[in-house]
Amino acid sequence: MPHTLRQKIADLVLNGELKPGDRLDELSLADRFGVSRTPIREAIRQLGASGLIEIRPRRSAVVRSFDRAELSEAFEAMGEIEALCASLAAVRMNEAERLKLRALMAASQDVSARNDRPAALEMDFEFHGHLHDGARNRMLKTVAEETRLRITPYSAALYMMEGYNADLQRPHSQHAAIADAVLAGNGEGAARLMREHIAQSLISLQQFFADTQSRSDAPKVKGDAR
Amino acid sequence: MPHTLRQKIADLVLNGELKPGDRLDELSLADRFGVSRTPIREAIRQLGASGLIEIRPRRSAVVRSFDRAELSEAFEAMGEIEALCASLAAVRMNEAERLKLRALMAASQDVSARNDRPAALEMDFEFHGHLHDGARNRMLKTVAEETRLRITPYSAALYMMEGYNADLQRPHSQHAAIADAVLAGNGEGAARLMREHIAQSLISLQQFFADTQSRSDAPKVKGDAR
DNA sequence: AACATCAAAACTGTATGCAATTTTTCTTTA
DNA sequence: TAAAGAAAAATTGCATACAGTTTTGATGTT
Repeated sequence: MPHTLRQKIADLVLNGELKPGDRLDELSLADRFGVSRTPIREAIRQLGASGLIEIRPRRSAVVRSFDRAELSEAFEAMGEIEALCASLAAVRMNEAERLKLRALMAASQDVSARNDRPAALEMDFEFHGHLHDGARNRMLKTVAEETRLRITPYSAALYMMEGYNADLQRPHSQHAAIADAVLAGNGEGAARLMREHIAQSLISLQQFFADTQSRSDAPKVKGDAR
Repeated sequence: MPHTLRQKIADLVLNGELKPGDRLDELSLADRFGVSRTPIREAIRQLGASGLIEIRPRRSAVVRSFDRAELSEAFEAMGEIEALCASLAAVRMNEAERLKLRALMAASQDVSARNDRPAALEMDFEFHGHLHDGARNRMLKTVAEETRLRITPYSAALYMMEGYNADLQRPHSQHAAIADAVLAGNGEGAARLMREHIAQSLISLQQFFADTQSRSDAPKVKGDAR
């Protein structure tokens, strides 16, 4: 995997080094990655089109930020898209994929028992990604991953906040319930559980914001002047 | 609306001047729009990220093309997304939007009666766009329009092919049925009718391909060496 | 006529320079 | 001390140049 420049810059956002609202200075990034501004600019434009960052004419690009309403809309949309993936995966996944899903859940159980947050975040990605694949629809997979990507700066913060969302068991057990429905071929059930899971995530995120409003390590919210 | 360079290049694709598989030569585009290659490249990268064109390292970017399977997957995904928009719009549109929907349908009736194909294509965009707005979810709207954009080179060809899809009345009456359900606040019905409408469009498109396989004015299909 | 080979032309990827705009810093004034 | 304004610094947008790769086209061979 020859990490592209685009991926390297995206990673700065996804691993939280750059938070929503932070500026992306072309020259700094160019120096950092040992290239000129030209390829940096091209990568930034691509990330702008994919919705992870915001391009503002004549001004620095910034990591995209959502206000409360936008965040809730994003989760509503993601909930429906993920629910669709889950219901299709329940019907379309082959034996090998079902086997891998089981293995994934076992690993997830282990990780959440150990309270390993970075690993849990990774498992979350893998779980949803596996359902995206299982739905057997490349356009849907693209759409699902784009949507997921856009809110990652917010949802990842939830996982990584030590002490918050103290119960790593809860998201895991929700995943497990979804996996059971998928493995049982119960598309309707999987979709319903997925909607609830995503809705639950939004609620946790909103509480997180309410609790950490004045802290400096929380992702910024649009219009949040500090 | 100061048509951006990105929009100008997208228009070449959307109005059919560039068809799926066609190359986007940077220098030609630069000359055509009176700029240097730099801003052309940036626009091309953005269109690549949004999925309208395909970026190939060290080779010219090309207008994205779908093979049969991809096309069918894209329509399945679009059907579900549009159905979701329709069902939300049925519940969420306000009086002004409902009024405008009625006006839109009247104009559409008129246009399809006159067999005005370019206008009918325009109406199609407006109809779906209005439902995207009515769903009151900006992320969903973004997702819906991106998905729609990607297959436009194919669906637009259907509308524009003089003689084909001879009955402009059919898509219109499907739109009308959806609009009725939306106006009646019947989300379930609107969603079901929308799924059928999109599925119908795919069938027409597939017939179109079967019929025009050896013609030169048809959009190219991936692997379609000519 | 079809195919392979190779040189020329065309094209992409990246660096660099400069003008125009934005941002920051410094100075002045109330 | 705070606000306003001006000068300086930093930053973006675009053009251009050049190296390296791909594509095209010519030539020769089977």
